[in-house]
Amino acid sequence: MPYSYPYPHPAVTTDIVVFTILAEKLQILLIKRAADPYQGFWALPGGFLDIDEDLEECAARELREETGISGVYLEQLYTFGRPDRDPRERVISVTYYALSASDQLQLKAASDAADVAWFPMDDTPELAFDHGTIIRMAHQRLVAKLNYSTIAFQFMPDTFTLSELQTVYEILLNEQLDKRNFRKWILSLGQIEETGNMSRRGNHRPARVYRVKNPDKVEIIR
Amino acid sequence: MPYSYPYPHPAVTTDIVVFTILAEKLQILLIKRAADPYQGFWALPGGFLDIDEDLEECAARELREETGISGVYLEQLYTFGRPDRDPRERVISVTYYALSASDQLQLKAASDAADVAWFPMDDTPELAFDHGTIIRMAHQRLVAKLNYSTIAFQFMPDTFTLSELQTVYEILLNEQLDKRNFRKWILSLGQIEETGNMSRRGNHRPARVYRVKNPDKVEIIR
DNA sequence: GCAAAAGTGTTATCCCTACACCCATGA
DNA sequence: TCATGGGTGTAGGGATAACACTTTTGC
Repeated sequence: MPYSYPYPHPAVTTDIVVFTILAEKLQILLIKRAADPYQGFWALPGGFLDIDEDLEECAARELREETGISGVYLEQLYTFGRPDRDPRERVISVTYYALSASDQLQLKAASDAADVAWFPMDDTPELAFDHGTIIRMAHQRLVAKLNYSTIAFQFMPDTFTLSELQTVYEILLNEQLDKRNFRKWILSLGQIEETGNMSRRGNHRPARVYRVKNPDKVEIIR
Repeated sequence: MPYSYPYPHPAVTTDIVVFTILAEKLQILLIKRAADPYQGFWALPGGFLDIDEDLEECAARELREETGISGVYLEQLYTFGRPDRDPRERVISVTYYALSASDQLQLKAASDAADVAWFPMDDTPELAFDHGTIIRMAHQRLVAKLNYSTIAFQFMPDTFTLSELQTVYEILLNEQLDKRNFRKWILSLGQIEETGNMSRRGNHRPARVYRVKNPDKVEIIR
């Protein structure tokens, strides 16, 4: 026990809610716990903060180590610290949420995870710790941000059609949108541009292909 | 050094940005640091988390102990954890912001604070640690919340006139508002009601006095 | 009666919503 | 030629923004 302090210190972890859109559904990434507490339960990826790394670095590292995902949009969500939230010791969890385009997912199962899998947001198993509360808050935040930011673009691949983009919005908002109004609105934001290419998949008229002008930045709109 | 762990643990603190409106200005509460590091600098009230208390409890306690303020609106803001943000040891700060009606301020100077004072938001001294960043983020959040919540009511005393309420909005938004439009809008929210009394201060027509229907809850509007 | 803030409606503009048909392609 | 999704404009309604005068009080 080589690390000693005059006053008790809590442990600090990060946990990450990773969203993507797969099979026309909003899905989140969970890891089956290999060890106690909550052995066999599904939980968010995450882990203990290294003493010299920044909080967001920690989230990115844990995500990479436990799931193989990197280079995704990452934003701090909230910090959870109820004294009884972990039976082992006092743990403060700084939570993040991440959005990933479904075309760049490359999962792996890592040492401390018996299994890694995507679950539809509306059909998740019972989760370890207070992770159920965390995913609900992350979902709320994501949906709220649709209204005043370009966060939805983080789900898109490098290039996409307007119909594909509209489908993403429809899944996130859980409602059908009018095609003409959606196109007028999304183009009026000035955040996407035509690539000049056409997408010719399916037995129908080819669709114009767009890209996000500034794909690494989430813009505030309105 | 009786508290030992197999891995290094950071310290966890809470820091609180307290806003009020005084002298027709948005002001924040700062404490002059009595000890190193940053001795003599102004800083946010805050301090170390007790091992068995909830995060928000810690913020409320530190606020009460260091400034005498209690019973105010308190909301978690963001968690700051740059490895170099405190020269003593690794410190993770879970920050909160608080809003206080100016009529219920009762300040005190406590043991570890040489001085406590209000500063106009637009005229703050150089702050200790990364507290300058924290107050800027808190201010942004406060202004953003004006648009979709009733958070501004937290600045009001139990009863108030519509002109007083309008002045608060004008100070927070830093712009003049049209009186008729403001009144139509604020009444249409259905969140305030007439007390039946009149305010007769000044050589002019008495004003109707209102109260917030649900003063302890910040409602989401729109 | 005068200064000072309270109180009150209407109109124009903009934005959002609703809505239906033709086009280009592959099979 | 048929099935499939791509692509386009306009009109009505609701919300927001602009704007000025009368009322009530204290001195």
